[in-house]
Amino acid sequence: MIPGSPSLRAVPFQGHGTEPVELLSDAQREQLARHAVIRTFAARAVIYPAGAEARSIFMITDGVVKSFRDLPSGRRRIAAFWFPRDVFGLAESGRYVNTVQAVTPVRLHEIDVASLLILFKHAADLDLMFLCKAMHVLRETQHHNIIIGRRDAAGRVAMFIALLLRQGAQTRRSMEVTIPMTRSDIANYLGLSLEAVVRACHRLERQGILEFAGRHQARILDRRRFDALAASA
Amino acid sequence: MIPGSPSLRAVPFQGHGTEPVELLSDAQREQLARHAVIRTFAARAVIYPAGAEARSIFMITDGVVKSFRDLPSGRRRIAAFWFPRDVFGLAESGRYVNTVQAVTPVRLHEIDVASLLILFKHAADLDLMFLCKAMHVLRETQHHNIIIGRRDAAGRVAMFIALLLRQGAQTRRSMEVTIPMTRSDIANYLGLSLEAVVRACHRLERQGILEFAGRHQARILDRRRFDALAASA
DNA sequence: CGTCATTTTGAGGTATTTCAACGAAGGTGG
DNA sequence: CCACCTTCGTTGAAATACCTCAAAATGACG
Repeated sequence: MIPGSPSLRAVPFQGHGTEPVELLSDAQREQLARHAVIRTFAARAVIYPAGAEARSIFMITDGVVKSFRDLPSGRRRIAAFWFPRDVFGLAESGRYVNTVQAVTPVRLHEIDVASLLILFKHAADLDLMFLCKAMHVLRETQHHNIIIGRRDAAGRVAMFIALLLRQGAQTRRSMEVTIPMTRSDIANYLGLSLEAVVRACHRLERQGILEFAGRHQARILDRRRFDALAASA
Repeated sequence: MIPGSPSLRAVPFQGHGTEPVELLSDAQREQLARHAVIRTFAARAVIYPAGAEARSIFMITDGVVKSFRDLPSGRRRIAAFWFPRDVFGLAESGRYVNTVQAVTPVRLHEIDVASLLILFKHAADLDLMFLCKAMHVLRETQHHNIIIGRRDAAGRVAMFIALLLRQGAQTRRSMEVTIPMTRSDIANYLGLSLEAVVRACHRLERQGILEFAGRHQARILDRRRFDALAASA
């Protein structure tokens, strides 16, 4: 696989594995790269604002972004965090409905929709790969539904940490988790108040389930109880 | 359009309209119909159980189904209700993760995945139509997230009624809403207890916002206040 | 027309939200 | 390199709203 080239990770249609794999062939990757421009953003930079004309889709190479929407009540709901190998900007039609903002420094591929549609016509199965990815995203969004359906803040936070654990490809199987986003971001993703997130973190720490080293690093101490708590209940 | 033929409703990629339209051409419809078998289910019948091998996808012609999952805690979370022109069963890979059950008598087209993949190779743009539909479903799932993110039960119920209003193509613009599912189903979809749903309905009625005629029929009395409440806040 | 699942209603417990004020951290400019 | 300033995080106390449990009523269905 060519380093730094476009990448899409998801569970494919055929085959019975449940593990996400790289969807794109080297040929597809190359075709996409030809039509893509590489861009970088500083942390906090806005990739695009809600309401802007949806001209492009984006594939993350490095970094984390958040996709959110400010509600009339003043609340902010984060719909998703996107990580490397994720694609975003495709969900909306005509205009973006969410604002997407960099959480960390970000490097990504930008492809305009017109080019993508042309690519779909010429590159066999490329659109099928995107359909796979869309289904993958759909599953994650449904999982998000289950998370915020929980009543207990500690359980929601635990499921969120578990989500980050699954993300960290390199940190996989480790007990160490890097938390790139702020407590406030977490609150907006979990549908909790900032204070509730803080207190939930403290409770998890007091119970000896995990410990925090600063605000962006956590370590699981009791894997059994952590998993029990994070089990979608 | 051929009556009773496969149908997919969603917002297309190109064009700037926000209104869902029929995606399939008559030719595509015909191709799909050739590979599909029409099936009917009685209310409460299980279309497929969670864990079953995912062999087919389904396109609803008539009726309503619910897609749900029972959590370890004993709670049941309904991920989605599917209505005519919706497709389901595509989201999962290898095995279905949700159980799908008929809420009302249902008529649908069943297409096995292998045939669908072959169709994708031969019918240009058909997979693009499914990608559109997937994105449409994704948007609805994100909307579901916003609904259950609300704290007030009455607001959630109002948004749910609004969702049903958008569904009812024939009843559109009307103040009458048919509620095919039970209060319990609504509770499981909204992440509330059954009692909370009941009390929320009563509150809406007491406030003169809407009135119920039996359990499956509602009528909006004060459109302004209803819309204000249902505005995603 | 009887049986059973579903719905309704009441009362109390509990978790989170809100409000407010303080403390810490990170970023910026002098 | 330090000071300032803005943002983010932390902690406490009270209020709200939902959940749970229990029992009665309604409606669906055979």
